[in-house]
Amino acid sequence: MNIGEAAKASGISAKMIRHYEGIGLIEESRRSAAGYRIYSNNDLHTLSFIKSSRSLGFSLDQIKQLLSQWQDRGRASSDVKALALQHIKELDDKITELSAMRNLLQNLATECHGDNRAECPILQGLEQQCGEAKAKKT
Amino acid sequence: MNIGEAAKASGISAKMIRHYEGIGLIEESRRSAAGYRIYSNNDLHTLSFIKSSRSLGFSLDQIKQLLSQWQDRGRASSDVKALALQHIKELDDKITELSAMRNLLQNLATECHGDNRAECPILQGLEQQCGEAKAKKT
DNA sequence: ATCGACCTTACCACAATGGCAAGGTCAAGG
DNA sequence: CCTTGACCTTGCCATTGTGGTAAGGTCGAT
Repeated sequence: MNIGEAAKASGISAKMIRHYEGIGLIEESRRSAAGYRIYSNNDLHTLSFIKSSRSLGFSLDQIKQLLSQWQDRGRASSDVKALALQHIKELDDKITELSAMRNLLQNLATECHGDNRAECPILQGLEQQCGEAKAKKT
Repeated sequence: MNIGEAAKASGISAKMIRHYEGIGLIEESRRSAAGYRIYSNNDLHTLSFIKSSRSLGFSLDQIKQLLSQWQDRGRASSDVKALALQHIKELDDKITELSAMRNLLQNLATECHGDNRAECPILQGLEQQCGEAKAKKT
């Protein structure tokens, strides 16, 4: 199949498929006489794997590792698990960070009347380096 | 004060201060005879405001709006609040997305023995388009 | 022959930050 | 007076993952 069909079937844009090839995430595909890329069902399988991995938030670099583990029949599942656990930690850290932001901002927003007056606890909070204040209230 | 001192005092790198000036987030600073940037306490105040805003996750574009509202004595606090609420929603959406990823991945990781054997539920999960449980992008 | 839908490569852009290089400046100490 | 080191200047490149656009080739159907 052509790249457009592969894109539709895998959910990865044609643009990105070319890009993944360019950075060596996937192998160069076969080409037709005219130079069109041709994809097999096996290639599609790989693209779907990448798509799944991306939707779990793995970076392309991590996916490179996952792919090689996936294709290595002799791999130890402990290696895969280590990669997954590391990514879970990255996700947790990010969630913690965003939650802290959210809570601080929510506190400020709750105090803000949100009316026509100029007085605004949100701006005051930003002014007073609220970023350093820990979210311990309420 | 010079840019280095302003950087230390505000917690924003000199590099970024120049960048913020370049994109028009802050005004061009005064210069010494030799061309060195010179910052006043007032400039520092602005930089700290930006620093706080960044640490709450506002984009530079949003900060541009916050800054103009901050400097507008006649602003209505409702405008500021709207911006804050919008950002809270962005944060919530992101947190939801990341949590979904985390939970899916955690489930796979829990099933994985993580030993020397090749059998690996994580890779199997990725292979079976586990990504279908929608984790949407931003 | 021509049109539209597809493909190709090769650039540019984003957001926010870091890094490096080549050069100017300034203050202190010889 | 000159050197040294710490600072400043501009400018360009890299990152991450994705989208866009342009100029051109190809293919199938009319």
